[in-house]
Amino acid sequence: MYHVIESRFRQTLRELIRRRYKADITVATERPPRLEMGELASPVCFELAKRLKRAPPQIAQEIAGAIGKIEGIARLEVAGGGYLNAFLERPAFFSAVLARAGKEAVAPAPDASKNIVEHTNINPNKAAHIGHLRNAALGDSFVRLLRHTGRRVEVQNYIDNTGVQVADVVVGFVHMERKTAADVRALAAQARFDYSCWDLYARVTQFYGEDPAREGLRGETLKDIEEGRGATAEIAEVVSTAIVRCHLRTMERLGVEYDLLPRESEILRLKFWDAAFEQLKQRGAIRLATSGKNAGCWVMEMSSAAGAQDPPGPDQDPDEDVKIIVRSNGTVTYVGKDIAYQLWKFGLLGRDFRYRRFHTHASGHTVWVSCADGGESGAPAFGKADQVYNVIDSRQSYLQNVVVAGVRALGFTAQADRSMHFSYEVVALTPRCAAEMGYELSAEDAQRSFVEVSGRKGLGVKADDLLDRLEAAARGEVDQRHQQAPEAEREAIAHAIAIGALRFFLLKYTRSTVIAFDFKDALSFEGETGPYCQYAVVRARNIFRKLHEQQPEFVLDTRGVLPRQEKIAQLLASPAGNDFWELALLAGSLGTHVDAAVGAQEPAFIAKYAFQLAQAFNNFYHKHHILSEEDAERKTFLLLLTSAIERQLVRALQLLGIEAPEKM
RNA sequence: GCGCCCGUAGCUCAGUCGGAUAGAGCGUCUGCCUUCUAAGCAGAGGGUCGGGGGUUCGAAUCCCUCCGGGCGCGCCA
Repeated sequence: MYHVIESRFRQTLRELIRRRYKADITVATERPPRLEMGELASPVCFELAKRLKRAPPQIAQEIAGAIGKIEGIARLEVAGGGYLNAFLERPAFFSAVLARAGKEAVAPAPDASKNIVEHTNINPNKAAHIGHLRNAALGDSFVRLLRHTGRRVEVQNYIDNTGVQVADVVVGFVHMERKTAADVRALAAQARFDYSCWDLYARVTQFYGEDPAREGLRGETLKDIEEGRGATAEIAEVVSTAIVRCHLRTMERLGVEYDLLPRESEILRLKFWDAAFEQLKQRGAIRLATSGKNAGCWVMEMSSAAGAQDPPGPDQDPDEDVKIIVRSNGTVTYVGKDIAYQLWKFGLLGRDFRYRRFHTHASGHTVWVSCADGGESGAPAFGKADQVYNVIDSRQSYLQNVVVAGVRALGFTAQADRSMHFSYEVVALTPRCAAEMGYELSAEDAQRSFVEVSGRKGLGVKADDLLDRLEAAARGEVDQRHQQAPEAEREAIAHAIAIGALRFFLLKYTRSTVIAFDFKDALSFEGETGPYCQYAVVRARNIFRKLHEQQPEFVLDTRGVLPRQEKIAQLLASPAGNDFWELALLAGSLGTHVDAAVGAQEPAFIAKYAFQLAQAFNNFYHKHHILSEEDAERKTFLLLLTSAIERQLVRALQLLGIEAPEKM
């Protein structure tokens, strides 16, 4: 609601300035620091003053006089040496908020642009850990935000089922454990197979460390897997598929769903790389190095591909600033395969996967997986996106740049511009937490503010362990408060709280912040947390539940039968009604925050908003006892306000993937 | 060496296009449960926005420089 008025204000100002002063200015707007200065302001006259060489207040005065009526804005005022401050029509805003609060996302138009969001992407060789949870939480919330704004979105979770990490675990099963394919198949059917692989993976790292010659096993194994040969490939397939199922189950616990699992095995088998290689060669995007250290490799020039102005000088080593795409032995690097995959996402490769059903989420939604031949009918039209977001941690930004440079070098400039690396910093552990996990810290590590998670070393907090701990902690709190509630209900509440705490914790930090994980912070249910926000919703609902118990016939009519418009205007009028007005304003600002979050690709903005709204409501809840309100019109007004806040808060939490329980 | 990110209250972090008096949580201290649930509320205390220079009517925000920290830069992924 607020953003509608804001953009109307901007546009009107811009047009007036263009007409009257023949200047084309992007109009900035902001929230004034205090409510007495209005709800919306623009400092545009300061900018205009420079161009016109006149005093800002004078221009502001002129504009305020000439602008005329703007829908939703009651009046304009000039203040603070040249600001244009707008005062909104409070009752109109309030009724608009009542009418629209909590509305479902707009359904995407059939011709709406299509977005692909790739996230999660966990190597299928071990259990998911806390770092993977950040990736999935960010990706999933961003998907929710995009859908909320009416975009078509396809969620892909790329499975590197033929990579070294899977090969390492296969080495463990074959060469350390001496297992056959049938043995591994039996193990994979057991519970927590991802946990046993987690341990095995760490032991394989030690196994290599004890005798460097053993690393040769990795290469052989990898080759067998890539070429789909014998028991090795079978074991890799069994392991990776079983672990992908574990990952889906883990992510389902926090409400994360996918549309498609594209796998590296199909990228190989369906020769995606060959198609990309042809294009790259034809367009001269890569060249065969004939001399120097890269002799025999196909390389991509990074400086020219990235569109750098200055070509490499004569004194510059031609081997520098290139990226090897095809090794001298003819095998393609990971980046090469990624370029092919990126081209496919945009429908530029000229090839497609086959698809079959892989899993059905609890919601009934089907997850499809790529396959090389056969395939099932009924698959949606995957790929062919207009916009691609790759949710990958910041350590891979160089490689993401190479991929985009490859797309650009093929002449697909528009697609290169629409290839977004949704980058974020990793989750590390505080030294205290690492020690708590049984990890021996070096003196150096103990001094640091955080310690890197390492799957290879087996150092990390496993996602399911964390979820279990959160649910147990939440359950303890629920049991204290609701001894009479049935078991299943208590469990459901504890689950909702655990997810609320976890997802809020992972999403409240902006992407560029390294999260130093600590159980104490993550298990907190107080202060700036998910449960705090959920609790505000529960409080609001309790008012209505109690009201219904007292007066079963009472129906809150949101169409404004009660109270009278004059009464609403009076209750919202400054200064006495400022508290109510401030709440209505905040409740009506969800759209503004969603726009900002999508624009900045920053779900943290929504976490911040949800907390602010919850906090404002808690404050209001404490100050105004609604059910004991004697003035019937005022009571209804307070109920209407509460209802609007509750719906907007539920909506904001839903964008974060957090559900509010009925009780807490 | 080159590239990217970060440095804001004791701690952990917000601060979106440069805008009016720099905010929140935690922790500390003081109050508030006979009330629509205290997973809460109110109050107190806490700042050289890493240092220095510059641009600007205006800088935590932009530019330069220095200091401190993280990450990347492989015929690994």
